[in-house]
Amino acid sequence: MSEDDDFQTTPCLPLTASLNQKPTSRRKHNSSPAISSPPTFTQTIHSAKKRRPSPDVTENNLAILSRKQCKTFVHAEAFRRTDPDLISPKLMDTLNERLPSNSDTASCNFTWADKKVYAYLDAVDSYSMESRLLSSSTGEGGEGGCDGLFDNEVDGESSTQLDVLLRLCSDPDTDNFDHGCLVVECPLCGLDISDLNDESRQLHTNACLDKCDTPTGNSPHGCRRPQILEQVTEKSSVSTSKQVDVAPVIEWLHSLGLGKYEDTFVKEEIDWDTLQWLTEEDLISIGINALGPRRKIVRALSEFRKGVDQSSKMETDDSKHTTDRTNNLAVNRLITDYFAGSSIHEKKSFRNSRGQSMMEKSQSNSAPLWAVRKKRVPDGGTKTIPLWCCIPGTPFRVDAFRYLRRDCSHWFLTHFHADHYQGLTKYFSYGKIYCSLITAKLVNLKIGIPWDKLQVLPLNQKISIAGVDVTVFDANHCPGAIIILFEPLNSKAVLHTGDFRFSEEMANIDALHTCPIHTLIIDTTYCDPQYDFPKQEAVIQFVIEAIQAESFNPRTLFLIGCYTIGKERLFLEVARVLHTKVYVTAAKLRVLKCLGLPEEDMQWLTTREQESHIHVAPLWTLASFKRLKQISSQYSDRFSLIVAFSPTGWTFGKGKKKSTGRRWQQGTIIRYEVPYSEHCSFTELKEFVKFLSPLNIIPSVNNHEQKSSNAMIALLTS
DNA sequence: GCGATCAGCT
DNA sequence: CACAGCTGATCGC
Repeated sequence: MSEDDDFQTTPCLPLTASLNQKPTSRRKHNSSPAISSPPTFTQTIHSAKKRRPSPDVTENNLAILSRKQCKTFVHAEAFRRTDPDLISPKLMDTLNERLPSNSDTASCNFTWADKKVYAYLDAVDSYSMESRLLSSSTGEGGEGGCDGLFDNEVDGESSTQLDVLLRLCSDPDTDNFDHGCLVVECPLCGLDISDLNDESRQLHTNACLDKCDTPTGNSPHGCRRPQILEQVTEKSSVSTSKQVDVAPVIEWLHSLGLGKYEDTFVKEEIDWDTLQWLTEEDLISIGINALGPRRKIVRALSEFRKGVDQSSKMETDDSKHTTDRTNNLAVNRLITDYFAGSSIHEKKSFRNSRGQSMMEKSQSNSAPLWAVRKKRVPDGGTKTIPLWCCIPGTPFRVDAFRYLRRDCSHWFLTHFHADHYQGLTKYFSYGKIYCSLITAKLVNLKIGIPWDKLQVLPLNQKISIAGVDVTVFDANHCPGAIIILFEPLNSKAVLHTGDFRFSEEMANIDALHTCPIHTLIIDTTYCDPQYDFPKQEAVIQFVIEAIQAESFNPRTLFLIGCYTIGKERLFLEVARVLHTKVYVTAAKLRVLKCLGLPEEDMQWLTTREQESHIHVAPLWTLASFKRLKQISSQYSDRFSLIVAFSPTGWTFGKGKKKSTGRRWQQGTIIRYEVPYSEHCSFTELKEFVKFLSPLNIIPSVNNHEQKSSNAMIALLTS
């Protein structure tokens, strides 16, 4: 039996079964990865990899196909291949030029999703889509060794075909074309799933996969449209409709005895999402001027926010809930139960063993039902939000995913370090996450946050978010780290540094000279005069010289510590200066590829460990001699000496000798502690505060009590 | 068994 | 101690 035959005989399961049951023996027989419920996107891709949309459709006859066939091919092909989930800036630029883009430049999520399709296509083949797109747009050959393959593999027509493809996909005169956005169709049933988010698309595709039967004559993909799919489609059409769903809001309004404002809410298209962040000013602006009803609504919203802290079990009925939208409706109905006078369902409060209430009943608007029902939702609602996570004069939170609440829909993430994104999971449904492109890529790659929840903030460009001017600058911390300047309407500018290290470039930022800072929220990690460590350059030089000095033994393995991201500069400089490749694991390379490092840096990396005697390793593995001894024993046949470098500012702590590095040795293991820091030294902190002269300072680290906060502020301003 | 949270550790 | 992030215990589903 061929793979396709095998696939086609996959038994029809109800969608709920595919979501909630253990893998079927058929899937196991397919040698797909074991699929627990629900299947992941990767699993979907693995399954979809086995089929093409139509035996007649190939890359070489795209030009003669209808637009729909063409797009179906593209999307199916994207699913069929392994997910790289990445798109290079250069390809992005080309696509931006050549594909119709969303007119709102601040909101690239929809076009991103579609452009990712091309990135998928690009990923596997060495004669890449990227090289073809680039070559067809610039008139040059593809890059980096692709040319030959490209020329050999595809004749001169190929770029023309891609032009045709792009034109077909962006033809505004055809159905499904929506404001310049590409249409995403299910590769199996051809249904337009553009408006569904990634998870819903995945669910939809899985439903199709589960339902695929023996090809039936007319069906272009050999996929019989099953009954359950009709249900999904029907429900989906509700969610994909351009009309705003105000029904739950109206229901809620009536429960407050304020039904007479129904028309106003309908006219203003206030759906459940909007309701949650409605302010009193908003109510006035939409004409609810009378004090009584206004206060009633404000009170009810406030009760609702408190209600989020309480917990209650969600009633579920698997058979009735198959899509986001149905999930949404179910959840929405229950949300109204929080309000006085509308209780239908019994509220059950429960606490976990640590005495924390569980927000089991999520108000998720986008998490699939299984996520809402099965996953524990972080209990952000009960914790007090620290001062340094809130931006005065704005409705924004920064690095506050530990304190998730429905009263906020704008969540900024300064950089991708665990202590800043803690609490963020792929089921995040509290609005938008604002961050740099690098951070967005990492959040998508490592946590699985879909692109439609991520808003990329361009560096050095002022943009308006919820009426607040926001500008972000490079923080000189880890790659993708930003400092954020908020300029609210009250003119009291707030600068949030996230984690940062003051640099010359930062001192040259115009906006920081021209905009008086009212409140400075500052990274006070090393806010103590004892931390007066050297510049990074000096430490890098020290490490290079140490490696040279220890290299007399050719059987020496050098280990350089790093975080998931961070400290890259150290090992890249070592490689560059010593003209030696450094070894990184494949996983580490995937992360490094998100960082947009220049090719001259990337060329020093290798994933073949035998190619290098300088290895990059997680910092924690170098923290103790015990660990290092384990590593040493693994390499005993190749290396007789291990020299490890632990780069951290803590090296410079109390009572420690002030130098660019300290050397420790136990037998054949040498460990250097070097004060390579990506945070400001105390001196730099003071310089930065002097440079900005802010009216208020809010320390963001070691600020657990007023006393320590005051002490730090005194140190910084003295 | 999976995923999330937390304490403890480096 | 922190940094940043791992391990292992525990919990709910």
